[in-house]
Amino acid sequence: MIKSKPRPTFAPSTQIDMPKAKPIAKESSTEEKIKEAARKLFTQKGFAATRTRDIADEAGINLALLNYYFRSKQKLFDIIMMENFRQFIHGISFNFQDKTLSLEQKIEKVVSMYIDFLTANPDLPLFILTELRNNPDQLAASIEGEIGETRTELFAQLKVAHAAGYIGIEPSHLVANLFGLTVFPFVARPILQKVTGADDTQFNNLMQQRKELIPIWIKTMLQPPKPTK
Amino acid sequence: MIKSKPRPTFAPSTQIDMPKAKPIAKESSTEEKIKEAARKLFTQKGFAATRTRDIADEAGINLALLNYYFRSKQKLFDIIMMENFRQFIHGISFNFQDKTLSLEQKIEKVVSMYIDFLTANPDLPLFILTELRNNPDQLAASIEGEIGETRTELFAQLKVAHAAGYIGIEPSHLVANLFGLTVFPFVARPILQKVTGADDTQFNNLMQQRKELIPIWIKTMLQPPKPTK
DNA sequence: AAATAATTTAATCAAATGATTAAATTATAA
DNA sequence: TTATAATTTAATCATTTGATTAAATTATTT
Repeated sequence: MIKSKPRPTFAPSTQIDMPKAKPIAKESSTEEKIKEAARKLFTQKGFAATRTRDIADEAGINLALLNYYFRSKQKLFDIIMMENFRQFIHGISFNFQDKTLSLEQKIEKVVSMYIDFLTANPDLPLFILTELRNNPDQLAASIEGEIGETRTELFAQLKVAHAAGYIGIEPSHLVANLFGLTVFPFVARPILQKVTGADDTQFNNLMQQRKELIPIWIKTMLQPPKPTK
Repeated sequence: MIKSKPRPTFAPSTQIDMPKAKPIAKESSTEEKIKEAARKLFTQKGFAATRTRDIADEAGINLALLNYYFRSKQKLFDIIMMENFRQFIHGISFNFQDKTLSLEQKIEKVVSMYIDFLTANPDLPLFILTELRNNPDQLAASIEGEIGETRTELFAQLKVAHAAGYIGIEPSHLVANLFGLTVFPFVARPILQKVTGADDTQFNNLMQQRKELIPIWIKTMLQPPKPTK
C-alpha cells in the first residue's frame, strides 16, 4: 500500500500505517482470512505439523499470498501465538485488577469466565502450554507485560495473608489449584470423557457445574487452619 | 536374524523370536539406542517437530539403521507412544486394583507415586495429552486394554457411593480434580514458576508438599454434604 | 578357515515444503 | 481514461526430510 519494490509490495497490518483506512469487514480481507485459517490450524496442530499449503487452502487463497502478507510461516505463527496468548491471559488480568472485588469474588469471576472461554476455545490451552514449553523466555516477557504489576502485587498480598494466618494455603498452591481445577479438564478432555463415559453434552454440563463447584472447593482450601485444639 | 531378503534384513524386537537370545546390556544394543534417542526427542518435541536425522545423531548411529530396525519414523513413533502411554497409566491401574486399600489410601498412593513419576518424567504428560488429542481413538483402545475392568468397576462403585450420599462429589469431578491437582502443575510448570517466582528447587519442594496436601484437599471434597440443617 | 548371515555405512532418491519470481489482474490515483 | 500501485496467480526453486540401495564390514555358523 505504500512501498513498491522489485519484490512484491508489502502492507501487513503490523505496519504503523493503515489504521482505519479501510473499514473492510475484517472477515473478508485476504490478510484476515489467512490469519484465521492459520489460527485454526496452528492452534489445532501446532507449528511443525501445520503446512503453509493447508493454511492457504483453508483460507481459500493462493499460497504466495501467505508470504506476501506475512513474509514467512514463522512470522505468521509468531503473530498468532502472541494473539492467542494475550487472549488467554487477558481474562485473568482483567478480573484480578478489579479492586472492588474480594478474593473470593475474583475467583468466582475468573473461574466462570474461564470456563466459558475454554468451552469456546477448547484447543487453546494445549497450544499455549506446548508453546510455552518450546518458548519459555519469549512468552515470559509477554506475561510480564500483560499482567506484571497485578500479578506481583496480588501475589505479595496473598503471601502476607498466608503468613499472617488469614488464608490456610500457600499462594503457589492456590494458583496451581485454581488453574489445575479450571483448565485441566479441557486439556485432558479425551481421557476424561473416556474414563467417565461422558458424551459431549454431559462433558459441557460437568464444566458448567464446575463454575459453582470450583469456587466452593477453593474457598475450603483458603480457610485458615483450625484454632489448633 | 531370520529373514534374508534383497532388502536389508529385519529383526526388530517386535517380532516373536529372540526372546532372550542375547541378554545384551539393553543400553548398548543399536535398537535400544535408537529407541531411547527417539523417546527423548519425540517426548520432548512431538512427532512432527522431530527429525529422523536428529534421532540418529542423538543415538550416535547411521540414519539408515533407523529404517533398518523400525521400518519408518511412524512405526518407531507408534512404539514409543505406546510404551510411554502404558507407563503413564500403569501407576493408576496398579494402585487402584489393590483391593486391600480404602479409597482414601488409594488416592494417597496414587498421588504420591504420580508426583515422583512426573518429577522424573516431566515431559511425558504434555506428550500424552497432545497425542491423545491427535489420536483419540487409537489410545482409547489402549486405555481399555490396560485398565478397562478396574476403571469400570471402580467408577460404578463411586457412582453408587455418591448416589447413596456416602461421598459428596460426583465421580467425574473427583477424577478431574485428582488429576488436575496432580498433573497440571507439571504441565504448566513454566507459567507457574514465572507467576510464583519459584526456582527449580522450590518448584520441586512444592510438588513434594502436594503429596500430602492433595489427599487432604480431595478428602474434604469427598465428605458428604452436611446433614442439612 | 570358509561360507553365510547380519549389521553398518555412504551415497542417493523422491516427495514434501517453505519461499520466490515474473507475469496477469484488479484497484486506485491522476 | 490513463497511469500507477497493489494484489493475485501459476510456475518454479532450493532445502529439507523420510526412505532406499548397494557395497563394506562384522558376526555367526559350518
